[in-house]
Amino acid sequence: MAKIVSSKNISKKDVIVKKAAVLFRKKGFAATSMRELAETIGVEASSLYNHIGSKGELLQLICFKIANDFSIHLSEIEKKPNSIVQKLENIIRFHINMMQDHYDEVYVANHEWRQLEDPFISNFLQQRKFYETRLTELVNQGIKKKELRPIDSSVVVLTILSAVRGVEFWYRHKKTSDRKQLENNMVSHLLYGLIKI
Amino acid sequence: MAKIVSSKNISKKDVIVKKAAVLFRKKGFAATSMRELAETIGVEASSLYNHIGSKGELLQLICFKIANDFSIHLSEIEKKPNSIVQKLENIIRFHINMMQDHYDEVYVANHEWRQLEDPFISNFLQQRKFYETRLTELVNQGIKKKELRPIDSSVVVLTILSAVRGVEFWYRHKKTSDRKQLENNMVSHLLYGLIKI
DNA sequence: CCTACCGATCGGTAGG
DNA sequence: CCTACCGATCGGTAGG
Repeated sequence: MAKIVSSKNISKKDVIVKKAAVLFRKKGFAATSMRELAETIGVEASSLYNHIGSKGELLQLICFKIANDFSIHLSEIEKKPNSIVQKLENIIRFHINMMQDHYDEVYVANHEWRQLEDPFISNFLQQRKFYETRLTELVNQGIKKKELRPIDSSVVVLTILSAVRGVEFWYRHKKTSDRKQLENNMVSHLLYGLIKI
Repeated sequence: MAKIVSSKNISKKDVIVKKAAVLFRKKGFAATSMRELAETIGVEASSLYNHIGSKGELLQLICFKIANDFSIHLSEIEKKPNSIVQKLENIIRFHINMMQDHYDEVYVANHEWRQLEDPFISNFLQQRKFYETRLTELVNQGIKKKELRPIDSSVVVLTILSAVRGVEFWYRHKKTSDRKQLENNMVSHLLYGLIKI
């Protein structure tokens, strides 16, 4: 028997989770049926349960994978010796790129986390809250070091995180436009503002 | 017979729509059952249908009321003789205030419009697209008049509309903080930026 | 406004 | 991986 050699080590479960992310984004978690998901994969609904435990597990896998990716990136940024402005710019660019490269998964984590079940939803909110707290601390440092204008740091974090989420609307009607241009313009607006002085 | 005199002219249908907005925000449209909605009102599910035609009609009423409010406000702004910066500031403040004063309805219009049915969803997207186009035109005027920095106007509109949507997160963990403070700080960030110069 | 009920669809299981 | 099927729940209607 030849050894199985595969450059892409993608399990059936990975395929199911990926297809679930696409459907959950398009229709929402509650409005997506397991029969629908099974059909896009080409099996009967009951067969899905050989690979996953429940519909809810699919949502958990998607939401916590994304939350973890953001947390790891922030940890790396925090260690660097860069200025606060450089760190914030790096974080903004990471959010925009995550949105572009993992559109379905980030969208689902942003919109469908409320459908998580009881221990998971509070865990998810706790992780998000912790992430926001670390960002707020970065902004406070920047204000203290006179790098940033003295705007309420909670509002700054809210504005930045909300703005980068908006990238999800971009490809809906501007498929042709350059993704790097979107990134650079949004960074410019969020850091330097809109008004000419 | 005495004439019925009522200072609040609120019909049963209005009550149903309002309670539906609260539930649709909390749980999502698809995950909210008509039995649940009926229970919060204190009737049986079947009784709802004496006042409304269908579950989908509730979502339509919520989404199009909000879309209409924003459209009317923008029309008023466009007529004024103010500077572009003043107009944009006014629009940003209106969005923030709508989010604060009609939290459930704006949230539902922002998140659950995808659950609208066929003629309504395209109508809704058309109205939103038109609204964004008018905003983009305002920004282009501002750039031409040298009031604004030359950032891609589509990105500016995307950043602003996304940022103000973030107000929905505010009251989740900052119930005590002053709403006017949130408004002023976000306006300051979006217009003048974050970096100290 | 209620009781009673409809067909459809749901997530998930048994058994092979 | 399938067939066959379960109980639960859904949006909505009939009739009073």
